[in-house]
Amino acid sequence: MLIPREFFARPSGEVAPDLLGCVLEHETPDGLVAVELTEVEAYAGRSDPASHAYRGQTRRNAVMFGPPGHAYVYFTYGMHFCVNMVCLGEEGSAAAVLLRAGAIIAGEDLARARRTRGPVSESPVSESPVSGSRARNGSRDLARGPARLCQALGIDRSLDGADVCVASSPLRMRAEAGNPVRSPVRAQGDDRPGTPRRIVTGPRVGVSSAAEIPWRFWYEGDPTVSAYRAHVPRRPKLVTP
DNA sequence: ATGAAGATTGCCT
DNA sequence: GGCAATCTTCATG
Repeated sequence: MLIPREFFARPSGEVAPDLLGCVLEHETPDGLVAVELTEVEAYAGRSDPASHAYRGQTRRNAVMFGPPGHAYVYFTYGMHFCVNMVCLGEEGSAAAVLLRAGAIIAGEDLARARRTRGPVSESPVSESPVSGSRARNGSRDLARGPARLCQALGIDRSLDGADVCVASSPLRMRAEAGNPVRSPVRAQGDDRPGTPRRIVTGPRVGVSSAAEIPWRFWYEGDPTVSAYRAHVPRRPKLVTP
């Protein structure tokens, strides 16, 4: 079933762990790709120094200041897209949850094709992708990391503001039938089938401020969860006279 | 107008 | 583990 909008009308710190196990799907003329979320991060909005909304509304983050249940998609590092779910709909709150990783559960071939072609633009030079190491490790790396997840799903700027709570949208969030919030658990590691997967928390990845707040949530031991990296400032452009 | 930094990734040593 | 790629956005002059 489709996730109801009320699900997102809560603080992002509550929505985030509940999103684990939910399924994000994107339908395009090329086909459908669906990802079960395994790692997310909460951002509080105006009060959160690490949030894009910290310094108020701008053109880029405008969607975060709108109603919940919509996708906030942004472009970064000149080549990557990342997608968030907008939470609280209150004026000026701008809370959101960054979708950091997931497991492909439908459309794996299409996802792999998108991941093999390159970050943003394709390179028509090489005919045989044999030497290309992108996404070579099977399905594990296809949506492991926020930019990879977007690439596998084919999410770009055109989906900024997309409503994920309506069936007519190409981008939708759903849970399995029978449970409005949690999808069926899968056996994993030493967990017995039917045993809920353990959710653990830790510091958010790559943020330069408020990194100490444990607003990252993921399934313990899940191989699709991205590796933790602390924020590292890049050295300024060097000019030689 | 200009520039610095970025919720990242992949390739290099 | 380090660093380049690549360009948009936002803040400042």
